Amino acid sequence: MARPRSFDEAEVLTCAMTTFWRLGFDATTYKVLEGESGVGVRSMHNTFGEKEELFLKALDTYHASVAALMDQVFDPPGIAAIQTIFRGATAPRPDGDIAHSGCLMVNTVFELQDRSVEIDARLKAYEQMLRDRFFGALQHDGISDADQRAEFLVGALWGILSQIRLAGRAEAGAPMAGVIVETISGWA
Amino acid sequence: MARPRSFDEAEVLTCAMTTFWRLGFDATTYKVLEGESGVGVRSMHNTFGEKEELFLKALDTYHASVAALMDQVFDPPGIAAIQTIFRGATAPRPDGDIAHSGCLMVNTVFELQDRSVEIDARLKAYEQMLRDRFFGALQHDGISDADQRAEFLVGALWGILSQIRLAGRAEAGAPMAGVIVETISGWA
DNA sequence: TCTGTTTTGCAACGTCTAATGCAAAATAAG
DNA sequence: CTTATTTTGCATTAGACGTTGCAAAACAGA
Repeated sequence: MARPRSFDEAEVLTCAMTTFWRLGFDATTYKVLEGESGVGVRSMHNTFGEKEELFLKALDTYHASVAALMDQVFDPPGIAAIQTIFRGATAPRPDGDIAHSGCLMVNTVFELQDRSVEIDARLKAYEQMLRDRFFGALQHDGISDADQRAEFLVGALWGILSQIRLAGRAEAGAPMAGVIVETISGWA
Repeated sequence: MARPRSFDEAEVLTCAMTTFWRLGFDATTYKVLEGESGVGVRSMHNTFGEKEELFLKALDTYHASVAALMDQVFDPPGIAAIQTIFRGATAPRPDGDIAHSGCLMVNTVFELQDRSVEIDARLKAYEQMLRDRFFGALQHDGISDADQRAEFLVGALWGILSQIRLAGRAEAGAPMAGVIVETISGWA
């Protein structure tokens, strides 16, 4: 018995996520966000709280979506799944594809390090999630030094995402991904 | 026959560089810079121009200092020199060491992508400088696929620096560096 | 139609920042 | 000492941002 909302909450949250992803936290002002989603500043505050809360929700959305993707790729777990991840991250994409912006979490590491414990916790949780997937896959195939190599793969993925971010193209990480795929094959 | 400067220009520039390195561009306000160097805002403007010009000079200083270090390490060039780079970047450091902040250039990629062509040019030039060193060393030792592998090494180094930045400790990149050193040995 | 509740748009506030104008201060040459 | 020149400190300006108060708008039920 009240005025209904004029927008879909999940949809706007996804829009905010991709905008943070492309532009970063500071450059994503409410004015920009209003232009992207069509939702006014006042309504966003009502719905999501202040800007940092909205950002945390965007991080959670990102984490969940990547984890869901990983669930598919790592079924079954194994080095082939790992290679799929690296090939997929550097596959050519159409212009304007969000994948050309790298990874929201990696971007955030550099922009908002030490800003708040909530953000830091999410960054480390995300890194841990990746490490766990790689570790499980390596162990599943009986690869030795699985823990150190899982750590290596996380770092390698982050390096690729850095190259992508600098070049603005997902293919910029392809040479490195190629060596990674080859190196992994040598472990079997 | 005029009032002399009360500070050393090169010294203040180095101070600005390390501050940008630790805190990033935006967080390094003139107030912070005044606290770090003891030089007033007005004098900085007189000496270095506006903030972005100061930042460009800081990037140049960084590039030059890293290049000088590389000159030493890559004499003679070879895979041993490459391994020295990776081991050095992840060697334990005392608390507060600037190396725990990763790499100024990598940090800048994430914070100031697409802000100005001057910045972009310096980022790409730095990446190119690294690639050239690695490529030369690989070729010197007769390693095959030197171009692709040099690209890989640049990306790997950036990944390590990302891990360092997230953890705030240089040793956080050690596991990955270990695998890299081992992998390089397999190329010979 | 009337009423109660939530959303929405507008405007304003307070804060922070880079940048600048201006006058006092500091120096070295004459 | 005087003077010309540069540096320095202070205060101010202009602009951007997140946030909030307030009143009008939009709806669902009685």
